[in-house]
Amino acid sequence: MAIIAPELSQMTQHRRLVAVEPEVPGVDPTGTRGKILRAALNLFAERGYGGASVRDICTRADIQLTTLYAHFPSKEHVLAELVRIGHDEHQRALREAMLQAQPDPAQQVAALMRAHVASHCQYPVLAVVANAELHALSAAAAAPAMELRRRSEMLVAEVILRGVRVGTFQVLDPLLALTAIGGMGLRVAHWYTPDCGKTVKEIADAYAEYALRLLGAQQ
Amino acid sequence: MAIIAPELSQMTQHRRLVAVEPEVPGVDPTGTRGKILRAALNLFAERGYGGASVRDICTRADIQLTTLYAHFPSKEHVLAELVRIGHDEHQRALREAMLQAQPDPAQQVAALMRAHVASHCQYPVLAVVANAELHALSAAAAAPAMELRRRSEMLVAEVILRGVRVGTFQVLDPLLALTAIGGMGLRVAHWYTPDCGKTVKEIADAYAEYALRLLGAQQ
DNA sequence: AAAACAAACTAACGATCGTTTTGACTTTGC
DNA sequence: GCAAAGTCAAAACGATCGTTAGTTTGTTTT
Repeated sequence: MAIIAPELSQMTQHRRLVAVEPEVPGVDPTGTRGKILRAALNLFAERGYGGASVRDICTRADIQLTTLYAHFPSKEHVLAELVRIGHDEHQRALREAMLQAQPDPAQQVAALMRAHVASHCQYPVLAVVANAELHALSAAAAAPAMELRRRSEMLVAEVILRGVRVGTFQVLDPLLALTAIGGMGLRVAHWYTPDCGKTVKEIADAYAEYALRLLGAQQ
Repeated sequence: MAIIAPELSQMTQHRRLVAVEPEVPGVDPTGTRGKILRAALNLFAERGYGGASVRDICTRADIQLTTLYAHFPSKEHVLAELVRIGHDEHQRALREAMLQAQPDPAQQVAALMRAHVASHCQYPVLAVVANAELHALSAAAAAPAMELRRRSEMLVAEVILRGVRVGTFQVLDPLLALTAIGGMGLRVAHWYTPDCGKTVKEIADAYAEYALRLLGAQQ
């Protein structure tokens, strides 16, 4: 019991996620816009959207209050941009994985799962905020991200359904299996750190194996 | 593509969780304390801790501002109580499952997974708030819940490790498998509703099967 | 050198935040 | 029948909220 405690603690004992640099893909971190997005991402992850004030964001970004409003029309737009970037990056990773995968459902599921996990390992803070703070956006502001999410789900669903149809997968309820596969990958962002003792490849490969086992893939 | 869209949408297209009655186990919902906890649970789920004001909670609970402070010393204590109840209920469900399970690691994992899923289906709003709003508590206020979480993880970890030791499970990294199993169950709270077309038993049984497959259990 | 422009500054707006005070009214248990 | 506890009502506390107006600074264009 005492043997497993330290490793378990490091991986799962934290209130939201472990301290990681809040990187935002496709944004220059030295520019004012990048500084705002990074500071906001950090604070939204730490305190939630409602718990982080615009002044807090500007203090951490080392800019003045009005400078933020020169780049974003409102606080909500800052979160909306982060959510959009997060879902964009995730969708891009999935599509790229599909393009490079062999046309075998098992290999496609493995490639999708590896991309899913790797994306959550590379941008864990962004993934957590994009998922956990989505509710703070109005329906209109959240719509683009919701649409991206829908497309991502359909992408994976189609692969799974095809695998079931051609006999590669043996699973009673394919869509229920999809929820399980999606859920397990999402959670990685909450405990992964670069120094967690495992490489991204190790985690991604393991999770890909889990997904195939879960689907009852023939070995 | 169009065939799977409606079912997928109902299960996964929402910003946080679907509309469900915010039930709180072990609390009289007609009493003032119960009304406060239910109203707070509902609003924390909808808007987050920082986005729900004490006045909002009192309005929804149909009480005066002063009455809330007669029952709780602060807003943080209301969340802390919800978080504690949520983790308590979850831990209780896991322990009860272990007590009734046969001493076979595979049957124990299946029982734990069924309890894990059933708990998240019975109190989805509570589960979401207890997990997603934990970061809003101070370290001291979150400590009891963190301790409960640690014990729950160790409970499952021990069963998995014993199963690997005796050859019931075939998995390279048992603790990594634990994160996957835990994560997939957590996510159920975000999409389950009583009228989602599946019974709790169906979902719990399916997820238990997924967990055993993931662990490479011998059939 | 002058004009034009965007970015960052100081200061403040009204609204709302969590919490407290004071006091009267109603219900409950001994 | 009466103290105790619970609830309502209204107001207010200082602090902080998201946002804006107006001014200064620095750079580019003419």
